[in-house]
Amino acid sequence: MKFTNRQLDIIQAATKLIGEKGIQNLTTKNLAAEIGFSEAALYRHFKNKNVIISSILEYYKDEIKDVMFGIIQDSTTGILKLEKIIEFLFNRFSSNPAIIMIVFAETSFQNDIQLSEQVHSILKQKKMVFEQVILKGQNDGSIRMDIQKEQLATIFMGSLRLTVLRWRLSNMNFDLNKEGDILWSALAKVFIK
Amino acid sequence: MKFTNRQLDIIQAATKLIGEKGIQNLTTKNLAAEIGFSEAALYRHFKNKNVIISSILEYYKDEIKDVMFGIIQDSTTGILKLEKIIEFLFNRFSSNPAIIMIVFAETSFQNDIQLSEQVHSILKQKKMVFEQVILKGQNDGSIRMDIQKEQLATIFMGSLRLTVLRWRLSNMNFDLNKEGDILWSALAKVFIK
DNA sequence: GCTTTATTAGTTAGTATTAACTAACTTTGT
DNA sequence: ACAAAGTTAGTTAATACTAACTAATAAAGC
Repeated sequence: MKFTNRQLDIIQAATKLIGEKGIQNLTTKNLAAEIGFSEAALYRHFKNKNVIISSILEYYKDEIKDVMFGIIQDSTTGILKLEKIIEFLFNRFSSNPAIIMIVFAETSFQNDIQLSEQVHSILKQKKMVFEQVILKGQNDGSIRMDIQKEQLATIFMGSLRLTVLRWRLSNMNFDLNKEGDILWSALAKVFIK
Repeated sequence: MKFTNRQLDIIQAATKLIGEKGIQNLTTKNLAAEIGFSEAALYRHFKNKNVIISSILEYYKDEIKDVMFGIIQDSTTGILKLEKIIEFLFNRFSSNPAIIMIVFAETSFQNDIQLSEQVHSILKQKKMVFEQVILKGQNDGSIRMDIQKEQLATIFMGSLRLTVLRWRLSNMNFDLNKEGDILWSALAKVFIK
């Protein structure tokens, strides 16, 4: 396994702290308190704080990747895959808002080169997955072909991200799933052949 | 005037610091060093650091607003306005990347309620401007009407923001203006009636 | 089977460093 | 003369991390 049980405890607690008040809330002190042991104990499980953050990113990258690949394996058309992905993501985010902070943490790590690169690589990977889905959709005839897959992926991911950002900034005061439906009905019109 | 000359110096220096290494690089120590005076001198011009950050946000909000309204006043069609706006923004960002960090600073202030609200209000305002431009475009017949202005604004702003984010995470290693052109040619197809 | 030896996972009590900010004093410009 | 703008030299609080130690459990040797 990638992580021990105790490491998973720590990742979970860290997720909660970040979800509550952002990355600045993730201090060794708060994290130890959240788990219920001493600060020093953290260092029995991770070399340092950066490794903790890095592990959080890895953990959720894998988690989301697994579900996405499940959806992609389905034998539906490209456009239906996009619909299912948007549905899954918005549902996941609204049921566990803490994840948003992590999945959208790009700006938080600007001072650390390694973390910043890790975040970039995750974003690139996601973009490639979407591009492949779109390409298949263009081939199966469900998605328009007069716009390149790269641009469609940007449009898809960008509008999705902005919607989630607005939700977060509004303190989650609208129904994200509903907004996701509305967004999708617009995107479907844009994507369809 | 909204700010004294010295306050403008401080805003400029702060912008530079944030642009270089993100918001975590904006410390009173670094800021004072950048300007070339002591830390304590900062407090002759601003009550505290939060007021400095808040002023930076205000400053660039106004700056961008002014140019945007200039573009909107033009008697061109809605779709042409969008094209000019995207051209202006991408040009502005690539010639002064530091501004990106500030304009896209949403995630950085999650721990501070007041700043977080200010950022949200700026985003809302921008969205409204885009919605108005799109609405006019729908009325003048240059923009499709089967998708609501709110969704088109989300698509427009979202894809624009994601492109800029990718550029930043890649350490500006592609031509943003060129990428902006490519994005626009895709968006134009999507928006046009 | 039972003692010795390691390991794991925790503790307490610190460290050095850095952050934002302030009080008291000095210089400068009009 | 005096207000504005600067300085020096600090304060307080927080941060990531470490040293030294311990109880409990597991492994090894005879």
